Amino acid sequence: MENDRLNAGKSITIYDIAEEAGVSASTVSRVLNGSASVRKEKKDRIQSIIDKYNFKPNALAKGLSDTATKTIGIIAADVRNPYYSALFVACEIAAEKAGYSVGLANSLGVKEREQSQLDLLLQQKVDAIIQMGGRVDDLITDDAYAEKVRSVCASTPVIVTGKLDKAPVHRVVIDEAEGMSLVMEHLIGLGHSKIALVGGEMRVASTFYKYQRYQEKLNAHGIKVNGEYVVNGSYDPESGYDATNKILALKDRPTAIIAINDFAASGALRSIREHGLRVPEDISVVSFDNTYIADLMSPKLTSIDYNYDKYGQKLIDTAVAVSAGKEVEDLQMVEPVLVIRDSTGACYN
Amino acid sequence: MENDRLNAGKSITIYDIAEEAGVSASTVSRVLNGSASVRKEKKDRIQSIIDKYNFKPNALAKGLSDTATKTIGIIAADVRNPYYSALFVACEIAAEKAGYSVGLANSLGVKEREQSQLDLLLQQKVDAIIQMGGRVDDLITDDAYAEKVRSVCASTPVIVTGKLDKAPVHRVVIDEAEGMSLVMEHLIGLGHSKIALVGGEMRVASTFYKYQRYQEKLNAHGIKVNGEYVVNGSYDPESGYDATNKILALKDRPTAIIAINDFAASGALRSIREHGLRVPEDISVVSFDNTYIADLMSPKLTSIDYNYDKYGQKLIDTAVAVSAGKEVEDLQMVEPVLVIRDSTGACYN
DNA sequence: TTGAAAGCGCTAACAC
DNA sequence: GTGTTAGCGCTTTCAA
Repeated sequence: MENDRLNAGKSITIYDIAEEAGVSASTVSRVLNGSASVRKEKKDRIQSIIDKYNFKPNALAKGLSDTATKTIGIIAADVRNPYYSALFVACEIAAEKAGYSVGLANSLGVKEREQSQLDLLLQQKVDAIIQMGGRVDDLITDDAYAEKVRSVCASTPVIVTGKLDKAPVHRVVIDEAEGMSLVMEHLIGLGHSKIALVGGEMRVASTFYKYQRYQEKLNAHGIKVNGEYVVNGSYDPESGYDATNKILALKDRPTAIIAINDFAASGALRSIREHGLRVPEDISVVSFDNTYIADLMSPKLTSIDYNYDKYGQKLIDTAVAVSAGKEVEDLQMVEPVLVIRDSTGACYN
Repeated sequence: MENDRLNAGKSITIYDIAEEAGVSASTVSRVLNGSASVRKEKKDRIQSIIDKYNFKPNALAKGLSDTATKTIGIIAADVRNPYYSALFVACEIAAEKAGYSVGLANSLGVKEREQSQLDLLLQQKVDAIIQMGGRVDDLITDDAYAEKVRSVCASTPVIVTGKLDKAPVHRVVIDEAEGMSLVMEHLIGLGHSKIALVGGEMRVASTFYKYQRYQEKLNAHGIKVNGEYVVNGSYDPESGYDATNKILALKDRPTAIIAINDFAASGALRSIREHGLRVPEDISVVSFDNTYIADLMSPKLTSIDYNYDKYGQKLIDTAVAVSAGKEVEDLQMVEPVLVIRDSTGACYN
């Protein structure tokens, strides 16, 4: 190794502190962790030396001897998506309050990455793993992935934001159907009955559940389901744009559009504008996720919010509790809330 | 501890592998790292046992005995901002390619957090720290912070995306002035001479440099600088909105607006629309950062891009090189590029 | 090529 | 209360 320079910053250890204080390392350890009582006099002396050097114990050594690292690994589908970044930051803050630190890895929709990231977190001996999005979004659990997670669960608790059959994970999930109920009641209450659904894939559980409830609600209100009003696709602006173009080409246009998320909604808005229609006068738009994008759009979007702070808190609470061996419900629900802004209005047709 | 259940998943160690293979732990270590030659026969046998159990060495133990952890800590101002999330993911990908993993901490604009996060990363023995945004954005370096970083630098290389006087850090920064030059040449080339600047704070270095170049360019083109055309504020939509409202209230309205970032630009667009003006027919809008927001807006925004992939790569290359003790230039520049979309057009006034 | 032994920095019995 | 000792799991001399 050619990094002689670096070794200049040779870090100070608990032994250095002990020596200068004229005590043993264990005593220093005790004041560091408050794990046992130390005579006030010594304690103060030791503490002052710790402060003097701004000594921080080596987390690796600590984690190696302890059974816990006070670290929670988070695998997110993609933090560039504001949904995940909002949730991640909420987790980071909640974790910090609980004395934990978090690690982040992005799977970017690549199955292999999810698996290798699980391995990496295992190597790092995180106390728990939170998986947000990715394979756990699948309506039909991928067998190989479930198998992998099962083996991980043997040593480390796993908490997911979706579903994962045949693996002993804890789940903290959004009540998607309830979210759709809120949206439908809102629109129907405004007088809409021609309601379209754009974006999303049915292989994704959250989308499927929304779709189911969408149909249920239409039926419950005696509204005929029009297959042409549902155009699936993906979760990006383009997808919302394309789907909306198709829908606006119908002879019998809907008066309201539900976008699978804020990104798709932005595309829908663009399409609507290009068709010379106004929102919400001619057509209402609602979306899911209530990321800051909803607030950026003109008009500002009515959207389903999940209270990211609470959601993150729940995720962390669960991770902490489970890793401490406590009993926690396998399934916890996050209740969505409808945030009404300027993109929805009464139906005049 | 009540987590008996967890200990069931007692992880397998290098000794277990060694025992089953009938060799010593050192030999297993050697095949694991390819650090020395092991007889083919043994090597294969050991490898197959490793594969069989999908054994992954404990990173804590490894980091403790090694001098490197192959981990890079990243402190970002706020990953919820797409600028940082794009950069972070680019870093993650680049790091992965180099055999490193990254950790992320958000300082959220809180000075104390930045400092405590530095300590945390130090404890975790990361090989290098990359600080993006936060105190390093300050035009005037905060003394206490510089002092802190200086002490960190003694043991761990620090790379920043901004400036930090009096601390031996490496810098990988955007050529802000060049970005502004591109913007100004573009607008002036389109015939604009009444150009406004909205959002941003002068205490932030990147903003200040942009402002300087803005003035230089006006002067160079013989355009009189109109103080009313510069309305500072912050970096969010509201700020862009408020600033633009002020500017559009002027008797002599500008024909082009430069927003400090995409968020501010979104607010500017809203204000312009509310004034019944069209973009780009009545007024052109350009912004900085070219986050995906630029693509979400209607019209899509002309914006300055930094090529996040390359930027992240440079950051990681620097971190890896410096932590290996290699000589690296103290200051590296990232060249911006103008991405022209639909929000800018010729000036007809 | 391979194994034994020491050590990385810290914690946790166990004695005193 | 406090020191001693023995690990935690891995790497790395040093011998053989």
